[in-house]
Amino acid sequence: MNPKSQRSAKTTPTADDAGLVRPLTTVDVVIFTVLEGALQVLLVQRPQSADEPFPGRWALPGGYVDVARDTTLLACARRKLKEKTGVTSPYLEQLGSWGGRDRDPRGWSATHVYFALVPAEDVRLVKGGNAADVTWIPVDVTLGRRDMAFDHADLLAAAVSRLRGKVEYTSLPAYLLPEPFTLPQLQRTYEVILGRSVDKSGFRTRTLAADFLDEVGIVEGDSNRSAVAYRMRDRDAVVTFPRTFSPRTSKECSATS
Amino acid sequence: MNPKSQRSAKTTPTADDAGLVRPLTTVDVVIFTVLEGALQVLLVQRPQSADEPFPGRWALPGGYVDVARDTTLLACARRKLKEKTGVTSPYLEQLGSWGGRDRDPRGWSATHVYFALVPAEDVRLVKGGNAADVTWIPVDVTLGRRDMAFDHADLLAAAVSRLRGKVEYTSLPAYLLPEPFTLPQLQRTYEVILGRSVDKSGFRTRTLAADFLDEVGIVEGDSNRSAVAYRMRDRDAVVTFPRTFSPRTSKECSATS
DNA sequence: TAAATAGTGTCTCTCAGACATTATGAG
DNA sequence: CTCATAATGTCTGAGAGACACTATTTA
Repeated sequence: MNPKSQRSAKTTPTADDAGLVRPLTTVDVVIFTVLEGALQVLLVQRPQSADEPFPGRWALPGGYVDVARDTTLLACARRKLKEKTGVTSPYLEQLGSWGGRDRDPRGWSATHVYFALVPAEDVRLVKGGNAADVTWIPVDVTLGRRDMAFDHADLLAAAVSRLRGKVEYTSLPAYLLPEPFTLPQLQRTYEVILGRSVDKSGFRTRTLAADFLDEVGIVEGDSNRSAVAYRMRDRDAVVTFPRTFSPRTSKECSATS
Repeated sequence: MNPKSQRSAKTTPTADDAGLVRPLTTVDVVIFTVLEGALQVLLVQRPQSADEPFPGRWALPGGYVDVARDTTLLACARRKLKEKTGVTSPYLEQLGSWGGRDRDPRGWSATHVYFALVPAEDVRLVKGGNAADVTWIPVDVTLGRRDMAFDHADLLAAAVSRLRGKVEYTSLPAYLLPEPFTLPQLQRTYEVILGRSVDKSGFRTRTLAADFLDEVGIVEGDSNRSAVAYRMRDRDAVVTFPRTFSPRTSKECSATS
């Protein structure tokens, strides 16, 4: 399908419906994994050419919506994820959208941000079209250095915050492991993301009570003693636990207006 | 400021950056209130003219982003809220974005959806520019009849779902009442939104323990006996309770992929 | 048999849910 | 005095958190 053939009559620039200028529309994807005991995020390096904004800086994978190829925003996010990682059916959730006059030097732009969880083992990194570098970077490192392109440091911070928040009461970390996995492996994934240790007994009780894992045999895990292997019963259903993992101090939380 | 004056050189329609067509960009606002014992949402009637999509149908207030007036998406949402209700500082939170080829007959479009909570007493309904009708409609009514414009029935359903979910463990209903309010009034607001009764003792304990309300005297409420009046200590801080209001059956929850 | 980790059992203390009781103002 | 509702008190069962203990495999 030719991109220029579609409803070209309706896309005049300034005299467009009600005489409005259309903002740029992009999709960015925050792709998480757990690798080497750390929560990591996939970043791409912006091209070095001086015409491009933020040359050489690290950015989230993403780009313009292609109205000829992408039927929906979600499809666009899936396409971009596939292009960079080869992964086709990850956990993929919308984070939100960011838009404004000043976030992109090329003009008023709005980006739709998704976040994905993938097992590191499923990924084969694909170098970008313009020879851009693509790598995993621990989130602790990136959140420290604030030299990312655009407002991507904000987007990443929001994604990490959402992930950490949801991990307290959902089964999300299971999407970061290759199946089958053992309960100790899953527990370690929780601990890596939350940055604190979790009681083993309570973890097992809650996880098994939630009844979203199927036993698939015994596997000689990362230790001396072998462990029971599990697989998610339904990869399309995220489990929400009735309570949080550790109530602790968290009481207030900012927001709004 | 003239809308057509800004960066017109960068807005060529089809040969735009990388030769891509820009999608339409809109913002829609789901404005909730509690009125006459029911959760209600503000809807506007689409103009009757046959050139407009969905003539005469009910829609969420919203419209195109105006790159000349709106510096951010949030500012755009605030503007649209103000235009319809006169309210300037409500609770306002982003719900997400919906975009795709087929959701608007005028072309590939993406909408950024916000939801707002306002006390009914603060609102003076403002008729739209093209004489469109503006009214409160109970959400139970609108969720039943599925004849809304665009995909707005989906957006509304998502907003209601998000609101009901968050009400279980946050102080959001306080934003629906005019200040000062009494605890029984606040409890009734929770009950209206959740559609079930809440234990009075537990409600008071939790609410006061969260320590986000300031006493501001005694008021002769809606009943025989007068009650203590409260005001939110900080309207910019949403309080998250450590636990949900009634654990009940909710265990699983769909999502993803 | 020693070391390491998988997996289970037990105790306690907090707290939500339910329900009963008291307090206060209107008519 | 009666009624309606605000506000507080009491009891109980479920469950999280902490920690001790048992089980199983490798070396």
